[in-house]
Amino acid sequence: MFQASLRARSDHTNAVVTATGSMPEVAALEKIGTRMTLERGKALFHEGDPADHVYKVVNGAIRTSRLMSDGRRYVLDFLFPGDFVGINEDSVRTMTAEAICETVLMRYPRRLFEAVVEEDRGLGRLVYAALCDGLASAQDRMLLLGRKTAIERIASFLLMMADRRPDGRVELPMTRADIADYLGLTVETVSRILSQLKAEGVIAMREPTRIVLVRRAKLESLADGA
Amino acid sequence: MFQASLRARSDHTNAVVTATGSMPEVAALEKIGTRMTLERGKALFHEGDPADHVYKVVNGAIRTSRLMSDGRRYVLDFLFPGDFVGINEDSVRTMTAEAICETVLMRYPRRLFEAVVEEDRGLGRLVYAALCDGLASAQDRMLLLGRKTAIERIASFLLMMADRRPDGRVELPMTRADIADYLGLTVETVSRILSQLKAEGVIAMREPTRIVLVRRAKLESLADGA
DNA sequence: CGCATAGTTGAACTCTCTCAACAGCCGTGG
DNA sequence: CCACGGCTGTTGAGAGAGTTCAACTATGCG
Repeated sequence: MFQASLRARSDHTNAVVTATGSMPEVAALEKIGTRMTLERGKALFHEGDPADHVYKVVNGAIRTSRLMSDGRRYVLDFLFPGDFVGINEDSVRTMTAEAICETVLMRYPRRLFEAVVEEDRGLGRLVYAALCDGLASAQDRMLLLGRKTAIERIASFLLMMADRRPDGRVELPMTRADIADYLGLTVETVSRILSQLKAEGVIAMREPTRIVLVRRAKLESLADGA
Repeated sequence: MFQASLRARSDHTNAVVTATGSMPEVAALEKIGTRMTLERGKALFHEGDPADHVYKVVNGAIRTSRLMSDGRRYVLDFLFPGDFVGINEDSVRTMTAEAICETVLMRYPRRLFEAVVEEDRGLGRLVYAALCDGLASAQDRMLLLGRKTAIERIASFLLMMADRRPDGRVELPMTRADIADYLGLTVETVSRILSQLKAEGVIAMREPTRIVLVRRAKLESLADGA
């Protein structure tokens, strides 16, 4: 009955959404959940597996992806603390979920999770909002993939990642290959364009995983095509 | 609270979903709906408009799209009879919806629509399933846009369109430009590849809008990369 | 009949990919 | 402690898929 990994954030419904961790409705959830840890690179589940659990990222980061028969990969999403994984999957997984770094998750049996959601209006709305949010960001990405140039994609990506962390600093726990597969580019192009942005002084990058948005306005205009 | 146009089909929940038109829960909806007609090319709403109605396509076809500041367009979806339009929009439209041919719609005030959905479990599930379905197809399209070649995209598109009509015949009410903007290609490429498929005997095409899938199996292997 | 719009086809160009080499980092083990 | 191999990231050069520009055809509508 479900299909994607979800993210509950502030845009829809209201502020309640972001505060998941401390909301009363979560109590009902926590009762049925168990904590688990996943090492970097380990899979939470694979395409084709039975979808009998729902997860929430507590710490770390998850990457969801799909594989084509010839090995081409597409990264559907990166999930960070607070995001749900595996909600909205049908009975069978349509994607693979792997930890891109040491990751802590809460794991809920799907039946129970759905029962709780069914009972609890507030949680139901939360899940619904997460679903809407997922759809909205999927649409943003379709525009990105369908019509944006490589520079525009990278700029958009950096801004998206920056939105999750308030200051200008961006942590990129994923590899260049992950970024490439997320943006529909190749590793080389990602690397080249990051270097170019660095050379132009738009971003700073001492280590490959740590980026600082130096000229955010410039990035924003680049993201939109300028 | 909403963001996209939705489509309720059979995959999720159950067969009930496809039979929308004849379901009991729809009675409640029809009470609050009014019928309307839209000429070819006319807009149902524009990006930025207040989102105070939800629509259902009765007849014809709707195209939803987004525009970038420099005029690049991306077509989010084509909506056909039975599909909902404008569900899951926030208070402001994030996309433009236009009729690609003479189109009949049912129009429901959003407040009332949401109230009915809130009341009616069955309808709620229907909307929820539609949302899941929209997300699933958005994910398919991200893979398509991110990793498929032009031929693979066209083949996938033709198969998608064919799935809506049982026989091998495909009606394409949209222009080549619409298809191009939907698949992240240019008009010329779409045209060229359709010609190529025709020359190879994979499809037949007497008029640009009518296509017959002659060798469906071939198309299917093309769609996946073979 | 003539103009506007949609579709097709050709040729040149370009952005991104592919292939290849190299650099940097890290953990393992001698 | 350093050498080594493996993995990730960077950079260069050449190739190619799809775009851009342009001309032409077909279709429909006044």
